[in-house]
Amino acid sequence: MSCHKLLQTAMRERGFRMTRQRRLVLDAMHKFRHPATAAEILHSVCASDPRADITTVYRTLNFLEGFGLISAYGAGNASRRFEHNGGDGSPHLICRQCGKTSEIAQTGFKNAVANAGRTNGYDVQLSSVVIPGLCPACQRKRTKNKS
Amino acid sequence: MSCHKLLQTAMRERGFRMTRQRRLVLDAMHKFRHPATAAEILHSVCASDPRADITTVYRTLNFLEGFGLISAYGAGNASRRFEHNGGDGSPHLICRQCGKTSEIAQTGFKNAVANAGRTNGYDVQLSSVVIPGLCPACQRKRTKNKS
DNA sequence: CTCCTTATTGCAATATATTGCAATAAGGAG
DNA sequence: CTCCTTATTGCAATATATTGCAATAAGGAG
Repeated sequence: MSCHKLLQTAMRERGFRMTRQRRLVLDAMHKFRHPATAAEILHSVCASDPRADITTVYRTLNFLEGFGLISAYGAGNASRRFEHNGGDGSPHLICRQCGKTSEIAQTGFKNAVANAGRTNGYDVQLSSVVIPGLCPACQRKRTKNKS
Repeated sequence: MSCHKLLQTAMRERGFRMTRQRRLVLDAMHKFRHPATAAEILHSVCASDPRADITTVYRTLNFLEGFGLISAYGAGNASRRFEHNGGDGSPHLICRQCGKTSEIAQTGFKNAVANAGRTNGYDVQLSSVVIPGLCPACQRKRTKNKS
């Protein structure tokens, strides 16, 4: 893949190495349309390399995040989720209980975020905006447990 | 404490109970000026009740967050931190570089968040909304470093 | 290609956080 | 106050994420 070659060059220039595992994690992330958990990514990587290890997945994800290639979302109880950058750049809602994410498509919301950032002088990346909440399913569970 | 009594009433109305442990956790959080980790809060609670358990601290913190009394900040690799709400329940901008926070006062933004949540069926706690970005100072630093 | 340096991996140990479930206790009813 | 329902607790087990370190392999030098 040409994109891997370009990336490899960029990494080398900074003293990093493009390894088989990093390629596999990147490939796996391209397959997911929604932010994925480390476990999901591991599962996908295992299809190509059964020896893949969760430790390496976590380290690779943290590395790629620092390198600016992916974004990480954390919310409450849910596991962290990772998403490949460069897509639509839409903000998301994330359930702090089960980790389910939903894209926020409303232009009004995007404008409000941009405006809030501008007003306070902050440079905000819309794609990294994650609003924590409780998804419909988890709201029902909570109500049920209470009764 | 009168504030505990008021809170107790509010909880009862929703079918929850004001317990010794919840009181202790709330008291502990009032002592911290900066967001505290669960371990720090446990340590503080243990001063009053050596039998306190980290499980209960976590559950209480999550409960209080859902109740809107405290906010939880998940910051990348670091442990989550919890902070007592000033009562306003405003969303914040947070600098991903230096951690500086700024309150988002605009009603338009709050409405947009509420609307995005409602449209997707999510129950969103406005006080736990944190928008990551780069504060003005860090934007200047970044420009300087780049050259 | 072979040799060499050292970034990266994979395992095991550890840290951080949540869940299942029996025991406890909050608080309403009498 | 006593009785009763059930929310909450505390323990143990489990899930999620990171760290230490020896083994491996990326990739530059010859």
